[in-house]
This record gives sequence, C-alpha cells and structure tokens, in this order.
Amino acid sequence: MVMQKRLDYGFNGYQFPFMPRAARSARRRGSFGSRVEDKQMCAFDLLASVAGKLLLKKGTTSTSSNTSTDKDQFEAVNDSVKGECPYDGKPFKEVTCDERSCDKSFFVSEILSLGHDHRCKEDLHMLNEVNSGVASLITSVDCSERLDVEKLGECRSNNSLGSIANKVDVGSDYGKPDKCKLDSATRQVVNGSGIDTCSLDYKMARDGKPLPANSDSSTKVPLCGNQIPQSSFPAASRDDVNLISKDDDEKPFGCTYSFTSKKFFRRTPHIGDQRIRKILATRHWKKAPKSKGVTLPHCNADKDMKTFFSYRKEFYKCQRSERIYPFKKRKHFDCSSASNSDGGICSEFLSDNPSGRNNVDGSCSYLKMNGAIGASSTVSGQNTSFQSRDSHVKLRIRSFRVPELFIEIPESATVGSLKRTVMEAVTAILGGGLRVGVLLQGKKVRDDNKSLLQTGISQDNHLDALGFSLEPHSSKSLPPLRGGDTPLLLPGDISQPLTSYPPSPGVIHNSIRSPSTEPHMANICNIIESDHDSVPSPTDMSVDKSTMDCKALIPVPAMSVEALAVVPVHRKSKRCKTVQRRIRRPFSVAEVEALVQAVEKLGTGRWRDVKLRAFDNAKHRTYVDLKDKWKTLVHTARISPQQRRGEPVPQELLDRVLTAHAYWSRQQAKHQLKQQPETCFVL
DNA sequence: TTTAGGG
DNA sequence: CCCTAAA
Repeated sequence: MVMQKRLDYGFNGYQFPFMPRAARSARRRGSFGSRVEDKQMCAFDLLASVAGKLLLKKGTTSTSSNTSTDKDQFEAVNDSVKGECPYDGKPFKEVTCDERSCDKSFFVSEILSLGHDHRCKEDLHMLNEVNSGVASLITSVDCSERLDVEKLGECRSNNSLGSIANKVDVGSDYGKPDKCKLDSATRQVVNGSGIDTCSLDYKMARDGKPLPANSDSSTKVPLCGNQIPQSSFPAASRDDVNLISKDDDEKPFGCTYSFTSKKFFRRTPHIGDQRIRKILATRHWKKAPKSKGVTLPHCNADKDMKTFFSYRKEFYKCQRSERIYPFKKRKHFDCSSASNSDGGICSEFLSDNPSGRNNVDGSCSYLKMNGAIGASSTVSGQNTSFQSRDSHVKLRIRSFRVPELFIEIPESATVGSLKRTVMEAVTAILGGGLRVGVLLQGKKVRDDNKSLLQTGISQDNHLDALGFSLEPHSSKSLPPLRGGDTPLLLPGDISQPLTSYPPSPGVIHNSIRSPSTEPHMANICNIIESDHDSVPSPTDMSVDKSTMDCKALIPVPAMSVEALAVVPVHRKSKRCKTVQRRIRRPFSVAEVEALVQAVEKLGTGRWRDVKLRAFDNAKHRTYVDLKDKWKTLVHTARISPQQRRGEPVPQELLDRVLTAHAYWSRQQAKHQLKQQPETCFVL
C-alpha cells in the first residue's frame, strides 16, 4: 500500500498538483489515517529525493549489506532517485554533495534549549534562575538523548509503518569542515560539533572534582541516561552525543527531509530522534522487535546508536509538548513565563540507578559568585538518588551550565568570530579558575573533610537536595573576557542583533533594555525570551548557540544562595514585548536546492507541503519563508548575474527555478481553465 | 491555518 | 522578512 501510494503520489502523482483548495483542505484536515498515508508517502518521497540519492551516491556499500527487505526499500529509493521531472522528463537532478556542501548543508538538527524542556523548567524554577551556556548544549544533548528512547519505542512498535526510511545524516561542523563526512554505510551523523560537549562535561567533572562520593566513571558521566550503564558512556559514545547536539541551522538540507510531519502527529519528534530512528528503521527494516524496551535488544543498530537510544526517554515527555514553532510563539511572547536562571554553571546529576526512574525533577542549587561567575548544579531527583549496595554514592552529572560570560566584541565582528569568542570564553572559564562547591539543600557544604556520610550526602533523601556549583577559583570575580576590542556584548540582547545595543558601561544589568525596573528581573526576562525564542539562531547548536541561548552572557548581581533560594520561582510581571524581527537567515545553496527540488515536484502554491517535505526540520523556515524565497529566486533568476547579491546561487539552480516556475505556472493556468467550464476534477 | 502578494 | 487579506 505504501509503495502504491508512493507511486501515485511521489512519482506519478503530478497529475494533481493543483488540488482545489477545498480538497486540499479536506486532505489536510482529514482523518488521521489518511494523514498517516500521507506521511508515508512523504517518507518515500523524501527518501527518493534526498536520502536515497545521497546514500546511493556516496556509499553503495551501505546498501549492499542490507537485508532483502532493506534491499527492497533501497530499490524503491533507487527508483525514486531515477525519478523524472514531470515537466521535462529529465531526471531530477541529483543532490550533489561534496565535502563542502555537506559540511554546510546536510545537517539539520534541532536545538533543544532548556526553555523548551519542562523538566528543565522545573529545575529552573527550583533554581530560581537557570543559566546555560555550554551546558545548554549539554542539556540539549541530554534531552535529545532521552527523546530517542521513546522514539525507539515507536520505531519498534511501528516498524511496519515503514515510513521511517533511512536518512542520511551528515555532520557538519562549524569551522571544521574536515570533520564532515558522509558515512552512508552507517548512516550516522558524524560528529561535527565544534564543541565536544561530552568532553566538556568530562572536563567539568574532572577538573572540578565535583563528585566527592567516588570517582568511578558513574560520577563523571556527562549524559543522563537512565538505563545505560555508565561504562557504556565514555569516549565511544561521545560521538553520539555530539551527533545530537548538532544545530540545524545553516545545515538544513539533508535532514530537512523529514518523514514526520508535525501536522500529522501534532508532535514532531526531535530531529535527533528521527534521525536515529530512521537509521534504525533502515537497518532493520522489518526486524525491529515489537516489544518495547529500553535496551533494544533486537535492534542491531550500531552499538553506539543503541546506547544512544537508551538515554532519551524521559526527556521526550518534556519535549514534545513544547514542540512548536518558536517563531510563532515569539511574537507575543511574554517573559512572565518560566524563570530561567542566569549566571552560574549548572550541573545536573543523575543517579546511576538502572531501574529507577531518574528523571524526576531534581533540585538545582544556585550559587552566585561575585557577580562574575555563578554556578549551580542539578542533581537528579528523588528517585535518582541512589546508593549502590557498596555504600557508594553514585551520581551522574547531567550537565553543567556555563555561567556569565563577559564578552567584548566589535560590532563589525562576524558571527563566526563571535562564536569563537564565546567559545574561547567558555573554554577559559572551564579551563581553569573553577572549583566545585557542594550544596546540600541549598546550603554550601564547606567542610571538605567531612565524609559524605557525615554530611548526609550519602543519604538517599538528601541526594535530591544535592547540588554542585562551579565557582571561581580565585575568590574574586573573573574579569570580563575580551573577545575583541569592543563593546560589551549584552547578554540579554543575544536575541537581538548583536550589534544593536551598545553596552551600558558600568552597570551591566542596567544595560538590558527592559521595562523591568529591577535589573535582575530584566535579566530573567531577557533570558526567558531568548530561551523560548529560538530566533537568535535556533540553528547553531554549536558553541555559540548554546552559549547564547543559554543566556550565559547575562551578568547577574551577586546574591547569596539563601537569598536566591527564597526568590519566588515565578517572577513574572515584567514582560518584554520586544517584537523583534527575526534574524535574517540567508538560504544556503543546499537549501535552495532542496526548495527547488521540492517545488519541482510539488509545484508552486503548495508551500505547506514544500515545507513539510523539504524543510520540516528546519524550524526557522516557514512556508511563508519558502514562498518568499521562491519568489526571490524567480526574481533572481530573471535578473542579470551582476545584479544579484548575496551568496551566488548556481546558475543551474536558477535555470531550474525558471523552468519549474514556468511549468507550474502553465499548469496552474491550465488547471484554472479547466475549472472554469465545469468542475471536472479527479481525485 | 495556508496562500498569495504587497511592503 | 513582515504583514495581512482572503480563502
């Protein structure tokens, strides 16, 4: 049935490009079942359009080793790859993927920001404020990881669906193109993250010696995975982690071909999940077991993947309900929502209890230091508290969040340099000058000589109140980091054009433009805004994004732990109704390619479909954006090359644009003519 | 919510 | 990109 559908819709289905609005509407709002079909078709289409091509092109070996069922799928892919353009009969242009383009385009991931995570929010509430930074990146990883467990479940239970085709993921690496590889054989995303979140975590754990309990691996595991043995974490799994932490910006191509539609399920799985699930599905097209389990014993996916999956269930819950178009929320966003934390490196811990549900909200202590660096950590919640039988206290640091960073960078600096600067700042902070503080129920445990038992840390009921903080080693605040030689980069303004707001010398928190009369509040407000709003760069999950999104740059007044502890969690009120224009995100050539290809297939006037088809995972691209882009593409194609601006679009693409545009225009006209005389519509 | 177009 | 009428 699926295949049939594919044929009708994906390749021979051009007959009905212009479904009457009513019909289209009906289709869209139709029964769930039909939508599923749609989705499946979409999956094949996508396969055909991208994944298949890439896979087949890049690594034939990848297909050769598949099972017979896989083979079928791949044949289908092959067919689709050989699809012809409906209007000129010429084969569709294959997606070209050289190393460079891969690096830039073939990666889409979703950014998980703290603000989108309920669980995290909870933590935040407990914290009063949450800070992110590199940690956000880590948290993201964390989140996505959990997500996948559920995904996996889906994968397994719905394996027959088959709509989850394989997917080609190419890791892209900001600033490290060499890292980008298309590994079709494994269909994994190559770690391309500019920052090794894991190692970061490791570093934190190692350098900070945050876990006095014991130094076994469990205490140093950066990711929170409930069911995964600690031992599975180390190096080998880092790639997995990074894999997820990718950012989807600037590399929205390959992955933009998502098989899942928000519309269809009203909740779109995390991209990372999708990717992984697809990988699994591809590998074991029909072998996936029906049973639901965390460890996926029957899933023969790469070991890493397996491991990977096991970590993500819990987070999913938090995520899915938050799955919305950020850009739509943003407009009337009201900062009064959840509070975020600023300042402070935050760490999260998870107990190592393999059977327990570790995802309970944990407490997150918060500590602020001299207004320069604050730190806090989150320990996994009640159930996460766990004591091994040998009286060891096992904790897993889920993540650390980087606290305030002060950065000065010229207005003229490039985004790239900003990223690097932030990275440097983060690195500098993490690299040294930090020590770890232990907080128990919000109070600092100062006596280093006390045993955990004496302190009560080893007690189950205390573990959830355990927190770690990163503090400046030198008791004095760290001087602002200078990335360049210019103005202070205002934290709260991250979501704004970086150069828009000149720093207010002296009073940092006052520099935040906010109706708020209370500086701290203002900070929160801004934080929240950026937190909920992926506008800044929902994309670049890489260093910058994480840091920025995390409001790590936000300076905060020094406060005592106790003081903070009593601050109401929901300090709403002040709202920052800064309806800011979305940042400009020029379409990359790869995106254009994807767009062109989608339009070639779907025609103009079906932007929603185009969006779902080719940019489903590119959250920052709305169908309006795509429509606009097409408009400009057509215009661009018509003007002389000299008049064109921005990143040059290959003439070949522009030609295709014109061709497709002309074709679909004709079709539209034809269709309208047909409609005029009488309603002869076939469906 | 989507489309279609002007700004 | 934004805004918005119209569907």
